[in-house]
Amino acid sequence: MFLPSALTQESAMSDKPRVRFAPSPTGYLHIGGARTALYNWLYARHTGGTFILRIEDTDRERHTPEAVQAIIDGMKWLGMDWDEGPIHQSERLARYQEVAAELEKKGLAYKTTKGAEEKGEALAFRVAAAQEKVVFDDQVLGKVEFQDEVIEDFILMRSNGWPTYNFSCVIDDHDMAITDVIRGLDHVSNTPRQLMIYKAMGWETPRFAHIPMITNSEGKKYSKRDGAVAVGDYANAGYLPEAFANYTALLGWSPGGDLEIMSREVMVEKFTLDRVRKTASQFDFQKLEWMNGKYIEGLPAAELAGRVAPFMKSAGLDPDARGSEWLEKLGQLLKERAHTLVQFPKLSRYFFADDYEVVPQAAEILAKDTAPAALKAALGALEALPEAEWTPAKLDPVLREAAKAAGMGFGKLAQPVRAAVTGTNVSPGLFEVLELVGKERTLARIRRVPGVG
RNA sequence: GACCCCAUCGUCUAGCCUGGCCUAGGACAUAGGCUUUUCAAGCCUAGAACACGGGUUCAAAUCCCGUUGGGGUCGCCA
Repeated sequence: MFLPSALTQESAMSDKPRVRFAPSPTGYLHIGGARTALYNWLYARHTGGTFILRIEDTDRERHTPEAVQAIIDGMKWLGMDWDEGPIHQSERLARYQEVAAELEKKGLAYKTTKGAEEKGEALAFRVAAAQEKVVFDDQVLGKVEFQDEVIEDFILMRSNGWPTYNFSCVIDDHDMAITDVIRGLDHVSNTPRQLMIYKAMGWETPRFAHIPMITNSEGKKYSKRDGAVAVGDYANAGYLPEAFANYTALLGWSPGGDLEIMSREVMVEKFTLDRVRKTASQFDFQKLEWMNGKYIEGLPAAELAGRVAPFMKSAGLDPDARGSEWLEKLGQLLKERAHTLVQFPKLSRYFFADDYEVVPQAAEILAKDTAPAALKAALGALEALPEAEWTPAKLDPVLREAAKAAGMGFGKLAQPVRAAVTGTNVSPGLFEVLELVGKERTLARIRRVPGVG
């Protein structure tokens, strides 16, 4: 039976890009890796292609199951999914041996003990035979050209029997039918060697796209000492994955125009490799934090409350203590002031408990001669307000009236009340704060100020 | 050192491919102001860049060459 439509579909499908993220499990998913993964993922989703996760664990000493898990966790946190994998190179040894044998048989590779640290023979690739100028067309860099004399014979199979990166990488990219290799710029210099292997095997080469480095404030490759490097650190510090991904994507790529904050969908729609820059970019914590704040503000109340809750818990506050509606209101109150999730518990201890700290500035306000009078005026007005009317809408006129009656500007009354109830001179709007602290606690806190009760 | 890559405000970038609309736009940060119960947010304003030198052209941030500067890689790591 002839099925033209199925055939058409099939061949259309084979044109779809296949990309991979191939981290080495050395401990965690770091910023650079996260962005490389993201670009691959975005590219796959934009083109309707396939995204593959491959674990490059051919180095016997450096890989652990925990490290693999950390990478998977990091990717999931960032909202990435993959269509194939994770494929572990450590499970494909037989295939690497097979290709090695073929190259040796062709005379393109040879056994050697040269440069050996340990006993045993390694298999080296014979560059001399294939030597010529290497040129490739990079999707980000454009034409990249290497002089012909610079590359020397290199090791394919180590004397311990395992393949080296350049070898296993090529075999896997070929076997997995990878069409586009999107990786960090630090891999450019590996490309000529890899190209030689493709040629030696008679394999079609993928397209390459080398994306620029992420640097520290000194313009050097970003590393541990420059600040948080693992994506897990950002999760713990209260960054939203969508904000982190958005910010990171913008390090080296832009959708054009003035667009910065964009949904995942828009990012997928807009992402193309030809808009990736060639220049390294510095990781700017301030801008990340600003963007995170924007994302926090944009979260629906219930969603925000849900994200904040775990951070409350780990700070020793019970997010469920006053009910979900209360927690949502609290979130709304603090969201414009918090740039990260960890700041929520820091800004809200006095809503939960009486053991909050009193900052010097607040103590100062309460120690002023004028404080008791202001507090007494407020206290009288607040005592008279029924519990059922303990809302910002009612508290507002009541307190303003009290200030007027006492012959003072509202600010003169508000600051002492704020200091008495929150222990700080800085808080969200007073009426909203009083509402959430509750009538009973508010009154008690005002009464206990010396000279008032 | 060799090889490779890069070069727009302090930072992220738009513009560059397809020269003219660029007295170079936006964002973060900074400074000042407005608003105001404090803070935050918001709004307004300011300063702030085409690395340098040649060339091509009527015209160059945009194209070419050089210089300088920066980065990456030089492993039986990835």
